[in-house]
Amino acid sequence: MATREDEPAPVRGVERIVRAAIEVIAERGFRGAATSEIARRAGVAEGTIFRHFKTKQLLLDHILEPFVERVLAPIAFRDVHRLIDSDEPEFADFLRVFARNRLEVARENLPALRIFLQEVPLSPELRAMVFRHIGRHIVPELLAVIRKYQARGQIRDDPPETVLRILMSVVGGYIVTRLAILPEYPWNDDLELERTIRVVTRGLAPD
Amino acid sequence: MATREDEPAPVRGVERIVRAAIEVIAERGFRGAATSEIARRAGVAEGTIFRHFKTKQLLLDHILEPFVERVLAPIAFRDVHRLIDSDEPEFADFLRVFARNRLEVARENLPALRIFLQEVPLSPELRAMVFRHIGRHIVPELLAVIRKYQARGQIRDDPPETVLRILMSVVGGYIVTRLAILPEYPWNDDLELERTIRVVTRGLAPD
DNA sequence: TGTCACGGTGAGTGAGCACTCACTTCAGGA
DNA sequence: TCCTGAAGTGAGTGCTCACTCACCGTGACA
Repeated sequence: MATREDEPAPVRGVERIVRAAIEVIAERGFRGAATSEIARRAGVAEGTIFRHFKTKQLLLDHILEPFVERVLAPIAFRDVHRLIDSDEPEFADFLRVFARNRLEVARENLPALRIFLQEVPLSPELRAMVFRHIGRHIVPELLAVIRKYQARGQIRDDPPETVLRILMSVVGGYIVTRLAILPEYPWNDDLELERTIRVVTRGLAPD
Repeated sequence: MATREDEPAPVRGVERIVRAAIEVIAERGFRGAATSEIARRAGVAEGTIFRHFKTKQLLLDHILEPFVERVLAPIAFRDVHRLIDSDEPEFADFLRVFARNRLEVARENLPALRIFLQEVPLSPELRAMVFRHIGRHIVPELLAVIRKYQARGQIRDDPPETVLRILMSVVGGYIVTRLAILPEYPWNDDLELERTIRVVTRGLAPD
């Protein structure tokens, strides 16, 4: 008999509210998401939301803060360090691991990512938070990785910032196309990523 | 004496309202932009807005429709045709003209572009409009251009769709970095674009 | 069994919003 | 000079929304 044992236990209380909020905000935007609608979808009374979160803004913070902490920060602290430490011999290997990892993280956090991208242009605090994480940690770490492969003669001597921009554009472009623009298309991720990696690797190879 | 002769004549009426609306909506998002605030910045009474636009939504449409028509459609009808017809001998030349043109168009329409990107995930009608323009015209035209350079042996035989995705990612990535993420950085557009074009051209070159 | 704390409830409230309408101003034509 | 219609005005209206509060049910513990 098909049991539901391995599914997560029915969610209740705060977690129900947070999940419903992520749903509604992702659909309608933060301003467009009414707390009454969030309550309805969470199956709780509207007052219950405000028992747990003093204001709607704090509910948004509660959604975005762990997103920034768990999704952006790990790039700097867990994954990038792991990638640097793993020290792939070939630049192409590094790129493959990096791209797959980013695609996976984006896929797992898609609704929160949507909300995040909606709010970034509207919220200076959020932008500051991102600059703290990305600007201070991720970017320098990734630049170091690029310099390493440059020192090994696997990447041409363009400025590392330029190289990084191209890498992020291509990986980001794939993720956006894959998850947002054409999610229904029957993608073969391995094949597409290999083709993409080959183009980038050749393009960045020294003469 | 410094006159203001070459500046546009003081804007009034509908145009004032539209400009103020673009400003406020770009800052606060569509829902966050109060018509009272738009009226205040336009220097008109709130009622005046509704004399010209039956609803706030129609004001948004009035901002976005010409954006889609004038900014997206021209890629298909004016610029892409011009690019195809101009028939640059080298793929790198095509890419250069294309990237510069896109950067220019994005720069000139930055506030409207911001609003557009804010609204796309929230509005199915807008997405449909985009698919009509981009999907039916721009994408096929650009694929044809790519096939042309493939036939000339200047681009490797990866699927044109993959090539297009990579091109759009790199050009889009530069535009986003340039205009949204680090607009204050002292960019040397020619230099950055040349480096980028070189990487892409080499990456896509046949063996 | 009485008491207490805690999570939950939902009608109610005030603020802010999109939108209306009765009125004013003014340019142009008869 | 008067009439007309278009453009503009801003106080007013009703609705939606975030947020409050007095109350409820339950389980733990004396």
